[in-house]
Amino acid sequence: MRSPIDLCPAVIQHCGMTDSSEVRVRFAPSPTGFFHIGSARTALFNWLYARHTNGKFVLRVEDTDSARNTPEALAALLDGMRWLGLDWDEGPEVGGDYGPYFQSERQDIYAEYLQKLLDAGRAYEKDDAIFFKLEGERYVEFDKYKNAEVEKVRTEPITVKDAIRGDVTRNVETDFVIRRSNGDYGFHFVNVVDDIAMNITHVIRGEDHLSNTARHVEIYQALGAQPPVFAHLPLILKTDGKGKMSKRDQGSLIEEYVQRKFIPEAVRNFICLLGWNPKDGSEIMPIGDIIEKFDFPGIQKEAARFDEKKMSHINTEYLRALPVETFCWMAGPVLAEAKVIDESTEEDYLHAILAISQEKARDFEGLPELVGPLFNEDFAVDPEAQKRVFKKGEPLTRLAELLPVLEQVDPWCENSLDQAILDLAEKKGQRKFDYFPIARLAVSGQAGGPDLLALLRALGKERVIARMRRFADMQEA
RNA sequence: GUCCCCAUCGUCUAGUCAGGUCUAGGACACUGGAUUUUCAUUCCAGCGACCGGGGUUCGAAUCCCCGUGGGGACGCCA
Repeated sequence: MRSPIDLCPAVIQHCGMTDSSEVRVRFAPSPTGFFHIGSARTALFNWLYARHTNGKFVLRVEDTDSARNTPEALAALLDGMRWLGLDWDEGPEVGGDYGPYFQSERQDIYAEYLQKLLDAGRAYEKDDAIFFKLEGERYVEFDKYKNAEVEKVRTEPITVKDAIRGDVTRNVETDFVIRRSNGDYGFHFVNVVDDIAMNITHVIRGEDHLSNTARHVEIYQALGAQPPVFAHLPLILKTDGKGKMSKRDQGSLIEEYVQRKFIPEAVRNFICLLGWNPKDGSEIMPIGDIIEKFDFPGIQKEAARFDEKKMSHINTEYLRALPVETFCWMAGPVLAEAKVIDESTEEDYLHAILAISQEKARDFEGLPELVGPLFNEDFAVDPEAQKRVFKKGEPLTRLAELLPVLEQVDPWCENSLDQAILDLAEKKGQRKFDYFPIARLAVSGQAGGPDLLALLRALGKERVIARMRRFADMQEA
């Protein structure tokens, strides 16, 4: 079975050599059971940068919070990554030279680095926890935010080199916990230690981490390590209202797009555009082109508002551009799930209907409703459609005239159907198109849909005649 | 409260670094028109923005300052 994601041809095979200049990026999620669009974007941008530079994309699982991190949560994350076509070069299931790739299995490494800090006098124990010790003159100040007296340190300002924002200078002014009193290591510490130990060269993450980065740089310096290049991505804001997008917002979870049958490439293309653009105006493009064009200068500084309409538009564009075979291959399961088709549905008929419906479809979510009547001989007639068709002319007379003519059509193809209706119209002094709306309504119960002649052809003579008779009988009753 | 980041159509953005080619370009959405048997197709058109105030300059969307607005961080969460 083929994956819906086209594994991009533009990805050049990585040469196995370890080059000191090789880019190594990582995505370090904490599996919570959901794959948030913001996390997905961070993963995607790291992946793009790795592929663009022919570097390595590392997946490291920050599962230090044992209460929240379950196997199911991990599976949800990995499934989401795969759905978006984001393959990792090192990490769970694939291994690598810098493992283990679960933080829960890296305790020895943390202990080792902690000892280095302790030995250097840059960490101390207090209240059973271990704190990172800043260097500088100490003083006590009342902190309004914490509403308490706090010990502060006059430190040298830290300048963070950020590939998107330039130099960002900030002071860290309080010692902070690197190992909690329960023995767990804190985020700032493990994050930096892992990045050092895994030889990470570029840290690409959300802007919400920017303020924390000065702390991270303090740790790098205390450990005598060279900080990586940072790249802080703009946040994704709610469609309307205040603040960044959260789990509860419509459209914020990748799972939602999976359920709603969005095309993964379309979702991925849309997420690429959330805070990045190629500067040449192109929006919908193959992933190979995106990889080629992706780089830090194209990344936006300002937070972007999420727009579901644009997401849908891109999805529709992808759907229409699908090769008809792929469209059918993807539509089958959707229709089966919606009980529009089952094992008894003829393969050829299904294919014929889908082939003429693709250009009318907007998304897979709405496909069952669009083609449902074509697979159900007891389809309901849409009252609105009926009202419109019966507004003018004598549709029932036209239908009665049409039926015997259609019975004689041979071969059953668009050309002869067209010709037969044309001849009939001429004979009766009507226009050809006086027959079209009622024919469509009679065979599908709808006022719109695929091209009528193509639809009649696809339905086949037997179905068309039967459906028209049934419709005519219903009108008499 | 303190610190940090940011600021172009309703939304996503191009242009800002290297000031003039910008009466500010594109996309989504919206509105109108054309075509079509229908339509959720296609085509065309319209609507619509440089946050405010100072400064520098012959010239500012672009550089500087001050406001204002938006976002973020300040956990023994990650």
